[in-house]
Amino acid sequence: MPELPEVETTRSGIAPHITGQQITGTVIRQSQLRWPIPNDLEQHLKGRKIRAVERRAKYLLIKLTQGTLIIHLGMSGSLRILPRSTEPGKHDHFDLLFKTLCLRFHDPRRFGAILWTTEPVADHKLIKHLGPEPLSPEFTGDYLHKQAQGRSVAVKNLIMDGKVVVGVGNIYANEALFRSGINPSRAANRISADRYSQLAEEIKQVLAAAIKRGGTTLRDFQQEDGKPGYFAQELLVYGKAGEPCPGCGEPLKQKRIGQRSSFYCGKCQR
DNA sequence: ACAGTAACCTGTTTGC
DNA sequence: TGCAAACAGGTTACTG
Repeated sequence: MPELPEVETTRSGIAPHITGQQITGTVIRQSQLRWPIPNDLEQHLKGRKIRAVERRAKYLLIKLTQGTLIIHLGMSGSLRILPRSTEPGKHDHFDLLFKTLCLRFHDPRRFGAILWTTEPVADHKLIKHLGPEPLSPEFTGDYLHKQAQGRSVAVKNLIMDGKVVVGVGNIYANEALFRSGINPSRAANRISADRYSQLAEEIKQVLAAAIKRGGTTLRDFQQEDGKPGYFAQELLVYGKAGEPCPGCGEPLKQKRIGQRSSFYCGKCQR
Protein backbone atom coordinates (compact mmCIF):
# COMPACT_ATOMS: atom_id res chain seq x y z
CA MET A 1 0.00 0.00 0.00
CA PRO A 2 1.79 2.96 1.28
CA GLU A 3 4.22 4.91 -0.75
CA LEU A 4 5.30 8.39 0.17
CA PRO A 5 1.94 10.12 -0.44
CA GLU A 6 0.07 7.62 1.71
CA VAL A 7 2.57 7.96 4.54
CA GLU A 8 2.50 11.75 4.29
CA THR A 9 -1.31 11.68 4.28
CA THR A 10 -1.21 9.58 7.42
CA ARG A 11 1.32 11.90 9.04
CA SER A 12 -0.65 15.05 8.42
CA GLY A 13 -3.85 13.28 9.44
CA ILE A 14 -2.69 12.04 12.81
CA ALA A 15 -0.43 14.96 13.79
CA PRO A 16 -3.15 17.41 14.91
CA HIS A 17 -4.82 14.74 17.04
CA ILE A 18 -1.79 13.59 18.99
CA THR A 19 0.76 16.42 19.01
CA GLY A 20 1.14 17.68 22.56
CA GLN A 21 -0.82 14.73 23.95
CA GLN A 22 0.49 12.54 26.73
CA ILE A 23 0.79 8.79 26.18
CA THR A 24 -1.07 6.87 28.85
CA GLY A 25 -0.20 3.36 27.68
CA THR A 26 0.25 0.89 24.85
CA VAL A 27 -1.39 -2.35 23.75
CA ILE A 28 0.57 -4.96 21.81
CA ARG A 29 -1.71 -7.67 20.43
CA GLN A 30 0.73 -9.07 17.88
CA SER A 31 4.41 -8.21 18.25
CA GLN A 32 5.64 -10.23 15.28
CA LEU A 33 5.84 -7.66 12.52
CA ARG A 34 8.75 -7.12 10.13
CA TRP A 35 10.80 -6.92 13.31
CA PRO A 36 9.38 -7.64 16.75
CA ILE A 37 7.82 -4.71 18.60
CA PRO A 38 10.15 -4.11 21.57
CA ASN A 39 8.50 -5.68 24.59
CA ASP A 40 9.67 -2.91 26.90
CA LEU A 41 8.13 -0.26 24.67
CA GLU A 42 5.52 0.86 27.17
CA GLN A 43 8.04 1.79 29.84
CA HIS A 44 9.76 4.12 27.36
CA LEU A 45 6.53 5.74 26.18
CA LYS A 46 4.23 5.98 29.16
CA GLY A 47 3.84 9.49 30.53
CA ARG A 48 5.80 11.07 27.68
CA LYS A 49 4.31 13.71 25.41
CA ILE A 50 4.27 13.82 21.62
CA ARG A 51 6.50 16.65 20.52
CA ALA A 52 6.06 16.28 16.75
CA VAL A 53 4.99 13.84 14.06
CA GLU A 54 7.46 13.80 11.19
CA ARG A 55 8.25 11.67 8.18
CA ARG A 56 11.50 10.49 6.62
CA ALA A 57 11.07 8.41 3.47
CA LYS A 58 8.20 6.04 4.31
CA TYR A 59 9.00 6.06 8.01
CA LEU A 60 6.72 7.94 10.38
CA LEU A 61 8.67 9.50 13.22
CA ILE A 62 6.71 10.13 16.37
CA LYS A 63 9.03 12.37 18.33
CA LEU A 64 8.56 12.30 22.06
CA THR A 65 9.94 14.55 24.72
CA GLN A 66 12.72 12.01 24.74
CA GLY A 67 13.28 9.40 22.01
CA THR A 68 11.39 8.55 18.83
CA LEU A 69 8.80 5.95 17.94
CA ILE A 70 9.46 4.81 14.37
CA ILE A 71 6.51 3.39 12.46
CA HIS A 72 6.59 1.84 8.99
CA LEU A 73 3.37 0.80 7.28
CA GLY A 74 4.91 -1.91 5.10
CA MET A 75 2.66 -3.11 2.27
CA SER A 76 -0.69 -3.17 3.98
CA GLY A 77 -0.45 -1.03 7.11
CA SER A 78 -2.58 1.89 8.18
CA LEU A 79 -3.04 4.06 11.25
CA ARG A 80 -6.32 5.39 12.55
CA ILE A 81 -7.35 7.78 15.26
CA LEU A 82 -10.20 6.25 17.23
CA PRO A 83 -12.00 6.71 20.52
CA ARG A 84 -10.14 4.71 23.16
CA SER A 85 -13.11 2.46 23.70
CA THR A 86 -13.25 1.19 20.08
CA GLU A 87 -13.17 -2.62 19.95
CA PRO A 88 -10.12 -3.91 18.10
CA GLY A 89 -10.64 -5.95 14.94
CA LYS A 90 -8.56 -8.56 13.18
CA HIS A 91 -5.00 -7.38 12.36
CA ASP A 92 -5.19 -4.47 14.80
CA HIS A 93 -1.75 -5.24 16.19
CA PHE A 94 -0.85 -2.18 18.23
CA ASP A 95 -2.46 0.77 20.03
CA LEU A 96 -0.86 3.92 21.34
CA LEU A 97 -3.21 5.14 24.05
CA PHE A 98 -4.00 8.69 25.06
CA LYS A 99 -6.49 10.08 27.55
CA THR A 100 -9.51 9.73 25.28
CA LEU A 101 -8.03 8.65 21.94
CA CYS A 102 -6.17 5.72 20.55
CA LEU A 103 -3.76 5.58 17.61
CA ARG A 104 -4.35 2.13 16.17
CA PHE A 105 -1.97 0.24 13.86
CA HIS A 106 -3.65 -2.18 11.46
CA ASP A 107 -1.57 -4.38 9.12
CA PRO A 108 -2.84 -7.65 7.62
CA ARG A 109 0.45 -8.67 6.01
CA ARG A 110 2.61 -7.63 8.96
CA PHE A 111 5.39 -6.18 6.82
CA GLY A 112 5.18 -3.02 8.85
CA ALA A 113 7.33 -2.13 11.84
CA ILE A 114 7.12 -0.36 15.18
CA LEU A 115 10.50 0.50 16.65
CA TRP A 116 11.95 2.67 19.35
CA THR A 117 15.15 4.66 19.34
CA THR A 118 16.83 7.24 21.53
CA GLU A 119 19.63 8.04 19.10
CA PRO A 120 19.23 10.84 16.55
CA VAL A 121 16.92 9.42 13.92
CA ALA A 122 19.27 10.35 11.10
CA ASP A 123 21.83 7.94 12.60
CA HIS A 124 19.40 5.05 12.86
CA LYS A 125 20.42 1.92 10.99
CA LEU A 126 17.32 1.92 8.79
CA ILE A 127 17.51 5.60 7.96
CA LYS A 128 21.10 6.68 7.67
CA HIS A 129 21.74 5.11 4.26
CA LEU A 130 18.63 6.63 2.64
CA GLY A 131 18.81 8.96 -0.34
CA PRO A 132 17.20 12.41 -0.57
CA GLU A 133 13.52 13.18 -0.27
CA PRO A 134 12.00 13.45 -3.75
CA LEU A 135 10.18 16.67 -2.89
CA SER A 136 13.35 18.37 -1.62
CA PRO A 137 15.37 20.83 -3.71
CA GLU A 138 18.40 18.54 -3.72
CA PHE A 139 16.49 15.97 -5.74
CA THR A 140 17.01 17.13 -9.32
CA GLY A 141 17.51 15.72 -12.79
CA ASP A 142 21.23 16.35 -12.51
CA TYR A 143 21.35 14.40 -9.28
CA LEU A 144 19.51 11.47 -10.86
CA HIS A 145 21.72 11.60 -13.92
CA LYS A 146 24.81 11.38 -11.71
CA GLN A 147 23.39 8.47 -9.77
CA ALA A 148 22.72 6.64 -13.02
CA GLN A 149 26.31 6.71 -14.22
CA GLY A 150 27.80 3.22 -14.33
CA ARG A 151 24.49 1.58 -13.54
CA SER A 152 22.93 -0.76 -16.05
CA VAL A 153 19.77 -1.52 -14.07
CA ALA A 154 16.40 -0.61 -15.51
CA VAL A 155 15.58 3.03 -14.78
CA LYS A 156 12.48 1.89 -12.92
CA ASN A 157 14.65 0.00 -10.46
CA LEU A 158 16.92 3.01 -10.09
CA ILE A 159 14.14 5.34 -9.01
CA MET A 160 12.71 2.71 -6.65
CA ASP A 161 16.10 2.28 -4.95
CA GLY A 162 15.93 3.98 -1.56
CA LYS A 163 19.63 4.75 -1.64
CA VAL A 164 19.04 6.86 -4.75
CA VAL A 165 15.76 8.53 -3.79
CA VAL A 166 13.18 7.58 -1.17
CA GLY A 167 9.44 7.24 -1.28
CA VAL A 168 8.94 6.19 -4.90
CA GLY A 169 7.17 2.84 -4.89
CA ASN A 170 5.70 0.77 -7.66
CA ILE A 171 2.62 2.85 -8.41
CA TYR A 172 4.31 6.23 -8.66
CA ALA A 173 7.38 4.86 -10.44
CA ASN A 174 5.11 3.60 -13.20
CA GLU A 175 3.16 6.85 -13.34
CA ALA A 176 6.21 9.12 -13.38
CA LEU A 177 7.91 7.11 -16.12
CA PHE A 178 4.80 7.25 -18.27
CA ARG A 179 4.49 11.00 -17.79
CA SER A 180 8.15 11.40 -18.75
CA GLY A 181 7.88 9.20 -21.83
CA ILE A 182 10.64 6.91 -20.59
CA ASN A 183 10.44 3.15 -21.01
CA PRO A 184 10.72 1.55 -17.55
CA SER A 185 13.13 -1.12 -18.83
CA ARG A 186 15.63 1.32 -20.29
CA ALA A 187 19.09 1.01 -18.76
CA ALA A 188 19.66 3.84 -16.28
CA ASN A 189 23.01 4.79 -17.83
CA ARG A 190 21.48 5.18 -21.28
CA ILE A 191 19.23 8.15 -20.52
CA SER A 192 20.20 11.76 -21.17
CA ALA A 193 20.49 14.49 -18.55
CA ASP A 194 17.55 16.27 -20.17
CA ARG A 195 15.31 13.26 -19.86
CA TYR A 196 16.34 12.87 -16.23
CA SER A 197 15.29 16.48 -15.62
CA GLN A 198 11.90 15.62 -16.99
CA LEU A 199 11.72 12.47 -14.89
CA ALA A 200 12.70 14.22 -11.65
CA GLU A 201 10.05 16.85 -12.35
CA GLU A 202 7.34 14.27 -13.03
CA ILE A 203 8.22 12.36 -9.86
CA LYS A 204 7.74 15.54 -7.84
CA GLN A 205 4.50 16.39 -9.64
CA VAL A 206 2.86 13.00 -9.31
CA LEU A 207 3.79 12.67 -5.63
CA ALA A 208 2.53 16.16 -4.85
CA ALA A 209 -0.72 15.54 -6.72
CA ALA A 210 -1.26 12.25 -4.87
CA ILE A 211 -0.65 13.91 -1.50
CA LYS A 212 -3.32 16.47 -2.38
CA ARG A 213 -5.80 13.66 -2.99
CA GLY A 214 -4.98 11.82 0.22
CA GLY A 215 -2.95 9.10 -1.50
CA THR A 216 -3.97 6.12 -3.60
CA THR A 217 -6.31 3.45 -2.29
CA LEU A 218 -6.16 0.27 -4.36
CA ARG A 219 -7.76 -2.06 -1.88
CA ASP A 220 -7.17 -1.22 1.72
CA PHE A 221 -5.32 2.01 2.34
CA GLN A 222 -7.16 4.18 4.83
CA GLN A 223 -6.52 7.70 5.93
CA GLU A 224 -6.45 8.33 9.67
CA ASP A 225 -10.21 8.92 9.68
CA GLY A 226 -10.95 5.70 7.80
CA LYS A 227 -11.56 7.32 4.42
CA PRO A 228 -9.75 6.07 1.30
CA GLY A 229 -7.28 8.13 -0.74
CA TYR A 230 -8.68 9.49 -3.99
CA PHE A 231 -5.69 9.47 -6.32
CA ALA A 232 -6.55 6.05 -7.82
CA GLN A 233 -8.93 7.72 -10.25
CA GLU A 234 -6.09 9.85 -11.59
CA LEU A 235 -3.69 7.01 -12.31
CA LEU A 236 -2.82 6.90 -16.00
CA VAL A 237 -1.18 3.49 -16.36
CA TYR A 238 -0.85 1.60 -13.08
CA GLY A 239 -2.99 -1.55 -13.17
CA LYS A 240 -4.31 -0.71 -16.63
CA ALA A 241 -2.76 -3.36 -18.87
CA GLY A 242 -4.76 -3.75 -22.09
CA GLU A 243 -6.55 -0.44 -21.70
CA PRO A 244 -5.88 2.29 -24.27
CA CYS A 245 -2.89 4.54 -23.63
CA PRO A 246 -4.10 8.02 -22.64
CA GLY A 247 -1.53 9.44 -25.06
CA CYS A 248 -1.88 7.39 -28.24
CA GLY A 249 -4.65 4.86 -27.70
CA GLU A 250 -2.46 1.79 -28.15
CA PRO A 251 -3.14 -0.91 -25.55
CA LEU A 252 -0.96 -0.47 -22.46
CA LYS A 253 1.50 -3.24 -21.76
CA GLN A 254 2.46 -5.06 -18.59
CA LYS A 255 5.82 -6.61 -17.83
CA ARG A 256 7.72 -7.71 -14.76
CA ILE A 257 10.82 -5.69 -14.00
CA GLY A 258 12.77 -6.68 -10.92
CA GLN A 259 9.86 -8.79 -9.58
CA ARG A 260 7.39 -5.94 -9.82
CA SER A 261 4.60 -5.42 -12.32
CA SER A 262 5.27 -2.55 -14.64
CA PHE A 263 2.70 -0.81 -16.80
CA TYR A 264 3.69 1.29 -19.79
CA CYS A 265 2.98 2.27 -23.36
CA GLY A 266 5.39 0.68 -25.85
CA LYS A 267 4.88 3.56 -28.24
CA CYS A 268 4.92 6.66 -26.01
CA GLN A 269 7.71 5.41 -23.74
CA ARG A 270 11.12 4.79 -25.29
C1' DA B 1 29.92 -1.96 -5.96
C1' DC B 2 26.37 -3.89 -8.52
C1' DA B 3 22.54 -7.03 -9.88
C1' DG B 4 19.35 -10.46 -9.00
C1' DT B 5 16.64 -13.30 -5.90
C1' DA B 6 14.46 -15.01 -1.69
C1' DA B 7 12.33 -13.85 2.41
C1' DC B 8 8.93 -11.90 5.73
C1' DC B 9 2.79 -12.79 5.90
C1' DT B 10 -2.14 -12.73 4.77
C1' DG B 11 -5.83 -11.95 1.63
C1' DT B 12 -7.74 -11.73 -2.94
C1' DT B 13 -7.76 -12.74 -7.73
C1' DT B 14 -6.84 -15.83 -11.54
C1' DG B 15 -6.65 -20.07 -13.96
C1' DC B 16 -7.34 -24.85 -14.62
C1' DT C 1 -17.69 -24.83 -7.83
C1' DG C 2 -13.17 -25.93 -5.86
C1' DC C 3 -8.58 -25.75 -5.23
C1' DA C 4 -3.94 -24.17 -6.06
C1' DA C 5 -1.05 -20.87 -7.88
C1' DA C 6 -0.04 -16.20 -8.63
C1' DC C 7 0.01 -11.76 -7.13
C1' DA C 8 -0.35 -7.42 -4.08
C1' DG C 9 1.34 -0.73 -2.16
C1' DG C 10 7.97 -2.50 0.86
C1' DT C 11 12.48 -3.44 2.24
C1' DT C 12 16.29 -6.20 4.01
C1' DA C 13 19.53 -9.80 3.47
C1' DC C 14 21.87 -12.90 1.00
C1' DT C 15 24.10 -14.70 -3.24
C1' DG C 16 27.23 -14.56 -7.22
